[in-house]
Amino acid sequence: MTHEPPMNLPFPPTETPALDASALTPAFSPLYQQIKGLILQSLQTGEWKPGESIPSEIELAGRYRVSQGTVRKAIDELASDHLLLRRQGKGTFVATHTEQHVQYRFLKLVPDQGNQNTEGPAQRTIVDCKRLRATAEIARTLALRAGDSVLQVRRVLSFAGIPTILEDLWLPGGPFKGLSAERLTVYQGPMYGLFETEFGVRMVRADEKIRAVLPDASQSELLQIPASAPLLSVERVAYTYNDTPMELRRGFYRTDTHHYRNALS
Amino acid sequence: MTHEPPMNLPFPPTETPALDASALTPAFSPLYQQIKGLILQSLQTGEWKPGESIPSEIELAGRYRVSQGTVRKAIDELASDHLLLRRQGKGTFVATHTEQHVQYRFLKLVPDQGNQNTEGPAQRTIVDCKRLRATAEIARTLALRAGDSVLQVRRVLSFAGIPTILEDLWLPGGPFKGLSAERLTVYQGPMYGLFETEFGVRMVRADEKIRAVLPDASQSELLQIPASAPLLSVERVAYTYNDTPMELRRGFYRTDTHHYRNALS
DNA sequence: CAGTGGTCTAGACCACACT
DNA sequence: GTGTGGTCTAGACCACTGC
Repeated sequence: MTHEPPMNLPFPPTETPALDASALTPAFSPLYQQIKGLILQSLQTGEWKPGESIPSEIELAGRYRVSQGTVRKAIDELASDHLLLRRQGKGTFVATHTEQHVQYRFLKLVPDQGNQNTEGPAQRTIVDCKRLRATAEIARTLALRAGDSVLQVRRVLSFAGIPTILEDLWLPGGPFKGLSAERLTVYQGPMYGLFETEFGVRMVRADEKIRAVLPDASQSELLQIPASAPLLSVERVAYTYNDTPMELRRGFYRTDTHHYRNALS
Repeated sequence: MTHEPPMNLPFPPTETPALDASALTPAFSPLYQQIKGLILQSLQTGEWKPGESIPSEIELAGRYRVSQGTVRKAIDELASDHLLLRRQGKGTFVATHTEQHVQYRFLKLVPDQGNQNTEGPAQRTIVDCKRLRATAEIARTLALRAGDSVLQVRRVLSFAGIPTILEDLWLPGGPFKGLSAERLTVYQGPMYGLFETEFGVRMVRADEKIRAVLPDASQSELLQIPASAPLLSVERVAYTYNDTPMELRRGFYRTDTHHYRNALS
């Protein structure tokens, strides 16, 4: 909409640190990183919404008063972070969790046979969904204060009729005001898609801690497995822009018919 | 050493597909991809060995008769694949598994407390190391023929005196001729470092399949855990250049004090 | 056809490491 | 200072998409 104020010129005659000239580290920041920051800002503020196209490289170059190549390098990095999606001949788009090809981007459980991600959509059952006060641990993980309102959800995912994943998740009450079991049940597609379209919360990255555990009583019942059958415990913290934690999720995966796939490089 | 034969000129007057003009897809390949392929070749053939520096961008641009920017883009991709390592002011180096900072690059198990990768080096114990004939399954995974010679190794890694990882691994007999329990015991540092320096085999990427399992008798004994204690089963296939499988490794991780860390993006 | 992203070039200059 | 990788620019042209 409005153009940004004029930036620091690229390499002005006298070297001008962008900010805080007295910092311990010179904190030299390449132009394209600054552009990346500006684009990131426009993504955060919702100037460009998930699924929409952003202005063309040439247009952005004009707006930011830099060359197309510099904008290009900024977009390159954002695209490799999966925040943007480039499509030759069409434009650059704000990435979404609701695309066909990358559905369940954060779910790495795949069936032992069959190459499809989860061979067909999962049956989702919301077991529980309630508001409560954050424990100290939940509060710490979600960067809240103990006692703040959080939403707790428990659900089961089944593949081919077999309950395979049990998930407990905790969401900060503020951003997810209005989320209910009803909404979760009605919505089709990945939960992170719902978060984007209904609550404007886009999950950007996540960390997972994986362990082997034995189920407790409720887990073995919901997953219909004996108490001695080991489960994969997957504890995930998902972050939105600015490394803000927005979800704590504890998943319990049956790995008798599926496995967690990870590519190392 | 010797210069490459002259390449296809960039965008020659008449469009010249690199190869196989009758392919279904036009198979247009950008120049920098072709350069990437040539550099990859020099890495495979050992013209530039792990740890050594490769020629400067300007020199490579001259050798391949392209601009520095094109070489740069090729190197960029190889660096992001961790095949090369750029160091400003010094040069570009062939990546290694023996660097301090990325030691145990493929090992994602970290202690629950303490941020260090494995807080200090692990104690390694070779339990077994013998040559045998490949089973059908091993042969398939390693792209061998059933009955071909393979090396089988079993070892235990302990952290702070606690046996934490039990690994069974299978290596093709040919490339690893001369590998013995003795060598494995004597060598300090990551096993993949030994593979590089002693056998010229550089692991480039790997796929892992992770499950929760219960230990068998020998596993619970070696890891000093009860038979009911679940373990993380990590089945890894590691590849060298050209997607050639070079190792099958089955790891069993205790996750009572450690966890498998994975970053999603 | 026009508009978009993708590739390639040539040249200038900056930041870093070594000597 | 010299040589390396890192950034930035300007311009040309290619490849893909859709009107």
